[in-house]
Amino acid sequence: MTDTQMRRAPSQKRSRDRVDAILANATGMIAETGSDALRMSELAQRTGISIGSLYQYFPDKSAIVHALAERCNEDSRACIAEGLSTVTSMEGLAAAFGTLIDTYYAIFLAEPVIRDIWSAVQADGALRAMEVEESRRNGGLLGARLKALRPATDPSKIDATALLVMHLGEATMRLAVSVERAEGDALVEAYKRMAIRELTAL
Amino acid sequence: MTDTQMRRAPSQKRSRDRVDAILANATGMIAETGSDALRMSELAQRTGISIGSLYQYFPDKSAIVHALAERCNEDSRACIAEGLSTVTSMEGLAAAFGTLIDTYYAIFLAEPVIRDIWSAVQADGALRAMEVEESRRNGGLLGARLKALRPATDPSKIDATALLVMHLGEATMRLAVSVERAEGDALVEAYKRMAIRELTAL
DNA sequence: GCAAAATGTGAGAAATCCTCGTATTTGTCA
DNA sequence: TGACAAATACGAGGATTTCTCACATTTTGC
Repeated sequence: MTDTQMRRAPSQKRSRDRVDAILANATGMIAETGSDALRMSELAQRTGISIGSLYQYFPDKSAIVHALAERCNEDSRACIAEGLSTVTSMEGLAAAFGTLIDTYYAIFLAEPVIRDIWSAVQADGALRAMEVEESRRNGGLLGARLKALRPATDPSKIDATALLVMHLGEATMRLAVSVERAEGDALVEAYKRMAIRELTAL
Repeated sequence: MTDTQMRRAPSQKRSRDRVDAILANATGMIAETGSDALRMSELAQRTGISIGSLYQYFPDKSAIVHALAERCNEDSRACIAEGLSTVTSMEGLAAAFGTLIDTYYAIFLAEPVIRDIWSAVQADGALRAMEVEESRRNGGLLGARLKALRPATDPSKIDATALLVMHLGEATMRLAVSVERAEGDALVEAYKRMAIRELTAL
């Protein structure tokens, strides 16, 4: 939730509460009716503010979707950073990575709205680059660990692999929650095998 | 280009030509200004027909995007089917798969509009399922080969792996063409390694 | 050559995003 | 406290875009 996407930095407490309420209601609407059905007028109405006020906090619809996605990203980044923080060996990294994916998958299953928020991001031309940016950040976290564990390996190869593995992790999650549960579980397992094999082969 | 997405099956030659012209112009517009800028009125104007005629051939904007994506899918399916058709061993499959990815990547690089068409698909709530359907079809092609080569392996495991590998192949392509060329090349190479290792391990 | 079917047309209805001029609330200072 | 300024709230309506529909034109079958 950077400043740039806020039209006006909320200085009063009421303002901050309103921003939170707006985002909470936006999340609720997306969860209920899908990202395509997010209407600015309805969002204002639900939040109990006027359409004009809504646009004082967010310059446009993109900014709201961006804020929602950024929240998800912050959570996942924290989760990844924490999961990898104690790793000191390649075996440890493999185990931590597996746990990480399981945790991430559990979150996706528990909060399907996350996938809908990502749909909203992809539906918005101005936000599509977010996905790559996020993969890059997550890949950076993984790549840093890998470089420490494999100082002899070409760093650019590590970067490419880390980026790819994290990006495909996201793709796997979205596919897995789009199919029936048992199949999704199998897909996640297959991804874990594949990714860990690739990482340990570095 | 199934019947269902056409409002009216074109029975006269002129109609068929018009449908082709509409799709060609839609492709051109997406290539020039991106999928978000595809305007029905401009598409009609470019094609030299009225907005009403446009809607006689396609029930809505989704149908046009669907038709464009379906064309891409047909091409890639044919490419995959042909690439895998002569495979008789696991080594042969690995080689064919590598070639397939290289070919696919070359096509993506040569015709960036393909990625923009996929953006249009993802921007359209009614079409998002296309991506999974396409991965499923492509996974089916790969899975069939794998089952023939690995009769002893659990077929459901093969299905999951094949679906995942093809889905992640699509994801890799889109990521690769979103970054600078050298990095994209490295990502595709990493994906090929990873996928082939997974397939041969089955 | 004529009637019926198919196709073509574009004004405008409907939906939606967002702006902007005005009204209200809050903060500040004599 | 009262009064002025700054911040915040409001919502009618401008602008854009998708898609419909009643009517005009062209093609086909006989």
